[in-house]
Order: sequence, then structure tokens, then C-alpha cells
Amino acid sequence: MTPEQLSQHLVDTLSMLVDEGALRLADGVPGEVRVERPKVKEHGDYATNIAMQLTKSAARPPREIAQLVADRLVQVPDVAAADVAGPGFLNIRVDAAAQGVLAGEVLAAGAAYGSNDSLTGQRINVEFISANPTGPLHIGHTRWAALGDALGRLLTACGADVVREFYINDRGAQMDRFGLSLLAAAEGRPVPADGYHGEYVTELARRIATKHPELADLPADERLVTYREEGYRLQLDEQQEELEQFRTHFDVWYSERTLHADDRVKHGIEKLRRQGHLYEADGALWMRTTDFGDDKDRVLVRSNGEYTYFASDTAYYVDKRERGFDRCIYMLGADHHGYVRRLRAMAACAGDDPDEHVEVMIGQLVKVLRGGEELRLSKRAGTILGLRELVDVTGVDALRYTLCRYPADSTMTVDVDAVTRQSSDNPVYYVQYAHARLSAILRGAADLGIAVATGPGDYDPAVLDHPREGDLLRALAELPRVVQQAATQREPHRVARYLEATAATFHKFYDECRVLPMGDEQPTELHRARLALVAATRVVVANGLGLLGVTAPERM
RNA sequence: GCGCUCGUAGCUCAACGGAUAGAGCAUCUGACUACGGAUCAGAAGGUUGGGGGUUCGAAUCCCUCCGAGCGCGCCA
Repeated sequence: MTPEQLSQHLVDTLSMLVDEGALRLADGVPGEVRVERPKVKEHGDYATNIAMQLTKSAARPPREIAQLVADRLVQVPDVAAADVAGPGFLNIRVDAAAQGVLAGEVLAAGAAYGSNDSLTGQRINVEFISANPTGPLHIGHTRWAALGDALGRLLTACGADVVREFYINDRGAQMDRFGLSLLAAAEGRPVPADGYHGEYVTELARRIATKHPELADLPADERLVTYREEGYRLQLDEQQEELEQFRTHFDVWYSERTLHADDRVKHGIEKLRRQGHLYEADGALWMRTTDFGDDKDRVLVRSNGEYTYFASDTAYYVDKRERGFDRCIYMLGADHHGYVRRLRAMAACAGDDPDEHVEVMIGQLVKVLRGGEELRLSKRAGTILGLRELVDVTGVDALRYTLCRYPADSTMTVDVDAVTRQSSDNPVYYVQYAHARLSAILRGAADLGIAVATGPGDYDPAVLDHPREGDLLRALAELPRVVQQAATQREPHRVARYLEATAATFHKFYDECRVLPMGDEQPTELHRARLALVAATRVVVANGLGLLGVTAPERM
């Protein structure tokens, strides 16, 4: 029995009690009853606090309500026991066989196990990283790469129609600074103070100079353009390649320039104008974002006729909505959190509901530790530890997993040495090892010629009555809920934490429960059932790792 | 000054408003003569930054103070 099924039994039980007049609920029967896995074993397989929550509605003491429900619930065939505890908790134990069938259900569902349709029909745009094409991706971008990609996978697993998007900031003053920096580096002059520094600038400049020997004969302004454009192209290629290597795929690379080239900025502004939230003052065009909670109005067109960055962003948002997205998720670095208010206000100015259509996630900064010392990341000084260098020393799996393991809104420290270490203090290997071990058992079964179940009818679920087997089955039952919660709360780290707990539960099971027959022993029903459980566990671990974009190795 | 985010074990971090706040690392003690020891069992480690409040019940919600990071341009 899954938590969802138990939850339904509880709702049914409450309805029955109300229908019979045994219980009166002022607020009616709740549509859903939450069941949780108790932390303490003595509290049963599942527990619910529904009686405490209904205290007011029923105008009766919680223990009394719990007892009413318990008396009824035990009559459900698959429920082994239901006890009232503490202030009014209801502790429930379920029948071993009812729990054991889950392994077969997992096997039948296979790669689809854990997926659900809670977000079916929703069109979601997830924008993340959106770096300037003027330098390598750093650790902050890398965090978003791992987290954004995982979130995309999670939303997809919940049935949403997801488009991952990278907004290329290829317009504006920083592009010229980039070009000037390259030009200076190529000609052996010092890079301007407000320019881009570091090894990669000289390297890029060298590559461009080699590719375009004719440059030396051109006038300075044409040289600048060539360096800027070639640098842009090479740097963008570099970013795209790095991200693909990091297994982070974008459906759309959206250039800010194309917004302007196609007059979409003009179009976006016109739309806002029709909504009546624009005005002119001091020779500039403003958006009255203060109508919707911003602390000051924002300029769209400067008095010199130039569009601001905010104008691009406005047009970009309008464009996203016109492409049919119900929800636009922005993943921004903590240094951009000041932008949230105006983004939401802008959506409101466009006639949308910010709560409905705009969602901003803020990622706190990442500190990088190496050799026990904090790496000071300065673009100016050029001391950047980029995505590529990080991956080179840690590997994709370890880095992705580590970055996915923590909620975005907490500052985190990445200890490069710890991520690199291939030992038990590295959670990714703990989980991957579980998968390799599960695979090894199944290889063993194949060697012995034992067929492994592929569905509920292929083994006897009732023999799975060992406590460790129950622990494992209940862990497997949680994946769908974890996926849904991680997706709706935008917290991929829940999947990682779940995997670690499930791997631990498996390792404990493995320690106490022999799976394969020993020596000349003939395979019994218990062997077959445990093999089904092992195969199901492997599906769960593989699916979970897949949601994080981490590989599930057969051997390590 | 105003605003946003965050303060949990020595370190890195968890914890739908729930029962005794949990993992890993580091420290200490144990377990392989059969499925992978990259494992497992156990010990120790806490006034959840401080103080109020809300309620059956608070790390979680509200107020306040302290501390940290970041943001407050007709820059991007």
C-alpha cells in the first residue's frame, strides 16, 4: 500500500464516520489527509496528525477523534494495526503483503516510476544562467546549471511542458568593453581598468589575431568590431560546449540583439503603453512600476534615445508570454535580487498577475574552497575558477550532485578537494555505489539463471516481512511524492537527500538480508521476492539520479 | 539610511507547523571463511544567534535586537 492509497482510506473513513453521524465536522471532510513516515520505528509504518488538525472542526479532543478513526481503519484489509499515541497521533502499520506488491508496481512502471501528471498542461519557461558572452562560466553559473537543469527535469517528470532558456546578454556597453579588452590584449597594450582581465582574454585575442591576419591593416574602429564579434562568437561557443559537457541542455538560446533587430522591443513597449503604465518625463520614457510595489519608476528609453536593459527585459517577458508560457521562472543570482520587485511590477504593468506568471528564484553565492583556502573569485583580477576547470578536477557527476544537494537560497561552500575525493565522505559515491551494488546482485542472479520479476504477479509479496524489507519498500513508495514536492517547491535538493536516505536503507537491508541463494541452495520464494525488491530499488535509485542528471553506474 | 536573503553539532548542511531537531565529515569503539568493506553496528557532540509573541505544539509563522551576504544608476 502506498501513502497515497492510505491517505485515500483515511479520507473514506472520515466520510463514513460523518455519514453515520459518529463525527460532526464543521469544516467538512478534508479532501486530503497527509500521512508521513515516522522518524521513530515504534510509531509504526505511517502516521497522521489528522485528529489534531480536526480538533476545532469537530469540537472534540484529538485523541477521541483519533480513536474513532483507528477503530474504523483497522477494518481495511491491508491495515494491520492503527493506534492512538501521544496528543492524538494515529500510528498505522500495514500488512506486509500489501506493502510488498509495490516492488512489482515499480518494476512494471520502470523508468516512469516517480513521474506524475500534477503539472500536465502547464507551459513553463525556465530561464537560468543567462551569462554575458564575455567570459567563462564561473561557479555561480555552474550552480544554476546543475540546479536549473535538475528543476527542468523535475517539472517535466510532473508532466509540465518545459522550455529551458538561456538569455544571451549580447548587447550594451559591456560588449564594447569586451572588444576593447581583446583589442588591447592583441596589441600588447594594458587592458583598460574597466575591461575584462585574465588569461582567457589574451588567449582569445591571440586566436582571433591568428584567424584574421588582415586585421592589422584595418582602421581601429573596424578592428574593434571584429574583435568584439569574434570574441563573442568564440566565447558563446565555449559556454555552449561547456554546458553540453556538463549535461545541461538548453532548448532556446535567446539573443538580446534579436529582440531589437526584430522590433520586438518596440512591440513590447507598445503593449505596455496600451496598458497605460508608461509616461514621458525629462526626455525619457518611464514605466510606472511604483503602481505595483516598486520603490521607484524605471526608465525604458533614455533621453539620448537608447533603450535600457530593462526595456529589453520587458520585451523579452512580453515575448515569452506571447509564445504561450503560463509561467516564467527566472533563476537569478543573489546579486540581482534587487531586480525582483521591478520584474514583478513590470509583469503587472503588462496586465499580468505576478503571482501567477512570474516566479523568481534567488541563488545565494557559492564559496569555493581548495587546499583549505577560500578562492577569491574576481573577474577583474582574472582569478576565475571556471566550470571547465572545476569539471576537470571533480568530474561531471560529483560536481552536479554536490551543487544539487543544497537549496538554492542558502549560501554554500564547495570544497573542491572533498568533491574530488572518491570515498565515502562524498555522498554522490555513496548513492552511486548503492546502484553499482544493486546491479552486481542482479548480475549474480543472471549468472545463477534466476529470472527477475518484471511486475506484481511474478513473486510472492507476502514473504517480504523482514523489518529491513519493510523499511526499503516504504522508502521506494516515497519517490513519487518526493518528485512532486521537489518540483512544486522548486527544491531539487530533496531528491538528493531522498536518494541518500534510500541508499542507506538499502545498505542496511543488504547487511541483514541475504538476497541470492548460497552454494547449492535452490532459489526459494524469498529469494525471488528479494530479487524483485532489489530490482525495484535499482529502478528508484536510477530514476532519482536521472532527475539530477547524474549517471547511475553498473560498476564503479 | 531603505530593501532582499540568510544565522541549526567543531566543519559542510538537512528537517509538509508535529512525537526524543537529523545526516555526512572530523574524533572514539566494534563487524568480513559467500550477493562489491566506496558497506554496516555503536559512542560522543545542540539553550536551532538573543529576547518576546501566536497555539494543543515553533528551527519553521509574527515583532524586536544582534550578526553575515547582497542590492539600492537615464549601467548591464
